[in-house]
Amino acid sequence: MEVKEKIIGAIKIAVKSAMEGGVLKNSDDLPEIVLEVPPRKEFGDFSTNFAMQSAKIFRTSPRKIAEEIKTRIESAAWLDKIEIAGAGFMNFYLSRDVIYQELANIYGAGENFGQLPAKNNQPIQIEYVSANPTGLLHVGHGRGAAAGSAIVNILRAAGYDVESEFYINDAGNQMENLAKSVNARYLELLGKNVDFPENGYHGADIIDTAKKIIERDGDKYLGLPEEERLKILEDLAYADKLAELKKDLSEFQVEFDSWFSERTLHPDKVNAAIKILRDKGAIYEKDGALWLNSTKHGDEKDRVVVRENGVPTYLAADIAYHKNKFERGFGTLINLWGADHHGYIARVKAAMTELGFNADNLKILLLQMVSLYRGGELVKMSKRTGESITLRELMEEVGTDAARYFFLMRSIDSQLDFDLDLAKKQSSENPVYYIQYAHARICSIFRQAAEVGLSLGNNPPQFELMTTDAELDLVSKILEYPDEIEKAAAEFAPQRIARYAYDLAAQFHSFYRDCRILGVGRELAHARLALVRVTGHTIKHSLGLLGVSAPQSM
RNA sequence: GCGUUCGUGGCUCAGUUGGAUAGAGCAACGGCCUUCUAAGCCGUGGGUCGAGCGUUCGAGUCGCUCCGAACGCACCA
Repeated sequence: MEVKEKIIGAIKIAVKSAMEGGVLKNSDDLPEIVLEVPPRKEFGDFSTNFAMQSAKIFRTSPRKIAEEIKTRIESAAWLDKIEIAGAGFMNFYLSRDVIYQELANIYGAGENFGQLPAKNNQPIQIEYVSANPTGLLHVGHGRGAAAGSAIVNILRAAGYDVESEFYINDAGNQMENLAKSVNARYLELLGKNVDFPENGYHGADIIDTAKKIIERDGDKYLGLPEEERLKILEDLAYADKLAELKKDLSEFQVEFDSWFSERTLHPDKVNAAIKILRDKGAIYEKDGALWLNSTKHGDEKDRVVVRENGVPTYLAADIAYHKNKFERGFGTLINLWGADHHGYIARVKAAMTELGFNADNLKILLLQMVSLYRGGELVKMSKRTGESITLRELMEEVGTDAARYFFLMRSIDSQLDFDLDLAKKQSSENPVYYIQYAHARICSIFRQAAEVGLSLGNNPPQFELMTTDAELDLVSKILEYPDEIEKAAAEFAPQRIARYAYDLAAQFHSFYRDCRILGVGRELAHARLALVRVTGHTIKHSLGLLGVSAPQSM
């Protein structure tokens, strides 16, 4: 926000002038000036602890420093007053005109409010979900999908250049397993007696896949030799599973810019990466296998990259994959992994360091586990399939909006207790309905206004007519939005936006109680209607970052 | 045993590079609909921030120790 820059600029000039005047000791190592919105509104619109932070450098008491800064800027027109409080906080009270001007700017920006200027950063890539194409997505993937897509949206709103990617684990044992499982179901459905593979996938979705194949192609693969049939069924099952993944994700408001197949890394890119590491001495041979010297970079033990039988491990492919990602020119790579993969971080980073990349540019976000509760009881995983409720079932039960909001309302590194009953409730107890209701109410106001011939038209609203707390509190909540996006982006923290949307809705509901829009004077009604419009845009935008819809009516 | 994350009112959780009297929702209790959706609003009660020590002008936030929970510790992915 411009005002913030204005205040920070003024403080800088004041400090400089105080130093030049010999009032403050000269220094070029001053702390950054951070403005925050104070915890209570009696403390003004913005405050800074700069005087406290810099007390040591200036060797002066914080209050004295604050006084010196204050006297040098307090006459500025955009400022109402500055107060020094507590141990040396400086509280800035903006002139109302500035607030009205900010509001007018936001009003002018229309639906673009919330899109921050481009940062012109080196592109960031974020990889998430990356589930095996061997079954349906479950709720754990759902949390990852919600978090990843929200983080992408937030980073883009903050002005970063971001690309999202899904890494398809379509090579290795699990694909053979998929083929064997579908094969068994295929034969079973065609009346053959077969033993189900030992580590096969027991889910009902495997039967569905086999059924689809029979529906389309009949029993034409029955007579083929086992080997050949497995190969064909693997391809068919893979295509089906991948299509299912894409369908579920799309329904869950998740779209990827690119889908990267692990198969494209085998064998050339994997071998090339191994060769480089070998040449650099980071990989050695022991017991017939090839090992990565990851202990050197803090891992607990060295890791096998190529097995005794000559087959590369998952790690080998992952090294080749991350090498490829770095080589594509991304400045930052973000991986969103389930917390159960945390042991993997050290080895991948070790390999990247050995390959000459800066491992700090690979940020791995860990997502904690989800527990579902229904009727106050933990919903247990199925014993036979070892799987929890699928994402598809969850969407059917509670709806996409509620599912996404509930996944996003907690910080990603906090375990999530998902209350299915609460998510289903269509009442104010349910935060997502509470927020959506605020938006629906706003749309309703516009419908009502139109009926009495009131609309925004082209005349600029006279915002200065709004002087009550209910109005000004709502305005200041809206003014916080860009900052909130900035912070949510910097911290990869969608829950900040979830909370912000809730707080904004609450502020609006209070305003709605205190301030009528229809039936007040024409100019005041116009100004309030404009504020309502801005509020509606902001709620819609913040819900949009979360991938939650903003209904016109409820 | 080692590692990662977490431990904040009865429950689920926020808490902005360490800052001003620790905040919400749910649950409990009491009010508010002849006027723009009561799917709402207003109010009350409830917390030694797991325990201890340390760093600091100042610690829920940083460090160490301990206790507790989840997850992980494969030549599986």
